[in-house]
Formats: sequence, structure tokens, C-alpha cells
Amino acid sequence: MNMECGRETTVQCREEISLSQIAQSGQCFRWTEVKREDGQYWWRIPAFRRVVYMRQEDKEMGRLHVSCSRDEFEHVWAPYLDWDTDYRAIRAGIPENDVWLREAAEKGAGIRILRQDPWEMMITFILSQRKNIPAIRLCVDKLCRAAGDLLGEFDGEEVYAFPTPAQVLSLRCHKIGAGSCSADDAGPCTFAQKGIGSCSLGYRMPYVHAAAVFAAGGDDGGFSDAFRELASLSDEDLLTALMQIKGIGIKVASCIALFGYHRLNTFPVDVWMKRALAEHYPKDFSIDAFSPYAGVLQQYMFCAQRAEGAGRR
DNA sequence: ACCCAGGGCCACT
DNA sequence: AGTGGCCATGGG
Repeated sequence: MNMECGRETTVQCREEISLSQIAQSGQCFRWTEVKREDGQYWWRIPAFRRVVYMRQEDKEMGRLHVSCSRDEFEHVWAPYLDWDTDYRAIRAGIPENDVWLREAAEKGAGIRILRQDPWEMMITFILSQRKNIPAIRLCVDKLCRAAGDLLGEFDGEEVYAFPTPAQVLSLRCHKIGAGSCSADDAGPCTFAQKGIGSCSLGYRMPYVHAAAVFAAGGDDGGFSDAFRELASLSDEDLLTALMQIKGIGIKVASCIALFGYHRLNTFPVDVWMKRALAEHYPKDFSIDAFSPYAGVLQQYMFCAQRAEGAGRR
């Protein structure tokens, strides 16, 4: 019996699933790989105001060891991992003649589209713009430490929940408001007080503020009606509604829809996707060919293109 | 020092 | 309706 872990459960997926591939797929920015007291490397995953550990052996593409009860896994983490979606069937639908994509999909067969918190995805991808992935991780971590609730101490470090809209607004940094602010503004600045500058938000600070204003609502620090209604919109209407928020353009809106609302046919086009399309597809190619799971295929493409790029640079 | 990053806004045509 | 400069910050 492992006293530290409390419990450990082994679960078996019916198809491939790879924690390391998911961690590298650019959709989650808070996973941390840690060596625990049992000598094993685990992914420490904070989400939904909880923390769970997961690991798997090298050749166990479908088996997971998790640090929670079977009941919690089934109700919280299996949905998070999109446990029941048939990704093999999705890969089987890739056009026969698209050899590059078929190869990319086989290499990335363990990727899942996580069902993450929509609000967290909204803020995360707003601040992702013009940042590389390590910088996004750093920025999200700073924001959680500055504004989120302490969940506890894990592996010798404090882990914080992702802040609520009200908590983001409560930062009251003089730079976060929409209006300009002179350097001698003596107003409160929680960011500075905590010694973390401005959470590295940079010019995205008013965008984060605008999203928090949109999402904040209710007297209980919950979400606004406008925010809650997003979930019921069609894919197209969801993108349009998201883009009404200053700082959310088509790419960020697509990421929010794909990773926060599990709209598997939305196809975020970033610099990597532009390279992939330029290098592997004809100029007049239409991504309609990727329907109805364009978003899943996009993740295979994203990982494959980044792997190619890493070799050249 | 240099270039780049899971872009978007705004002022120009 | 398209296009280019600009934005602030950290990694490689």
C-alpha cells in the first residue's frame, strides 16, 4: 500500500492513449512531470479545482495508472480525457490519398482532445497569442499563483486553481484596465505586490480584462448568462460570439471552441498550420476536406509539423 | 544581439 | 475586403 498516494487505480482504454503525446500537443499548459516518492515519473494534472497524478509505462499505450479512486476517474477524469470517443474511427476517415496526414495521425495516435474548462481555455488562448509554448506555461502559472485559490502543496510546491473571472478582475492592476494609466499611478497593483510583475501578460492585459468582464456574473462569483449561453450555440455562432470579445480573433476563438467546447470540427490555423498547409498541400486546398473532425486532424498535423520544424531549427 | 512565438487590432488602401 | 505595422515578453 502506497501511503503517500492514498490510492492508485489502473484503468484500461479500449484504444491508444498517450499522456506524453497529449502533454506535447499544445492544448494543456499546466501538466507537470514529477518524480514521486515511489521513484516513478507522474504527470501532475491540475484541473477543475482538483489535482490528479497519472502515469503509464512506455509500452502501455492504452493503460493508465491514476492517483484517484475508480469512481472519481470515471466521473471526472475519463470525461476530461475524452475516454469514450473512437479516435481510430476518426483516423480511418482521413482521405486515402493524404499520405502525410495518415502518417502524422499514426505517429500521434495517442492524442486526445481534452474536455477542458471553457473559461480556462478562453483566458489561456487569449494570452497564448504571439507566445511560444514554454512562455504560455509560465504566463498561466503566474496568473494562477497571483489570483487563484491554493489547492495544496504537491511535490514540495504550491499548486493553485485557475482563477475565476471575479478573481481575475480582483487583481485590479493599474495596467489591466482598458484605460491608460500613468507610471505614477498610486493605485493598487496586486501583481506587483506579489513580485511577479504583470504576469507577463504584456499587451494582452486589456484582452484578459475584457474576457473576465464578459464572463463574470451573478452575485456568487459565478458566470454571466452571456458566458453560459455560449455552450448552446452552433459551431459557427460560437465562433462569432467569441470574436465579439476584444482580443479574440478567429484563431483564438477556434482554439477555445475546440479545446473548451469540444467542437471537433473547428480548425485553428496558426503559424504551424500555415507551414503544414504550405508544405504539404496544394495552394487551392480547402480544409472542408477534413470535415467532420477537422480539429482532431489539426492536432495530428500540429504535432507532426512541429516535429519536422524541430529537426530543421 | 537576434529571431521567433498556437495573433489581433487598427489604420491604411 | 485585404494588407502591414505595431503591440510586450520570454525562449532558443
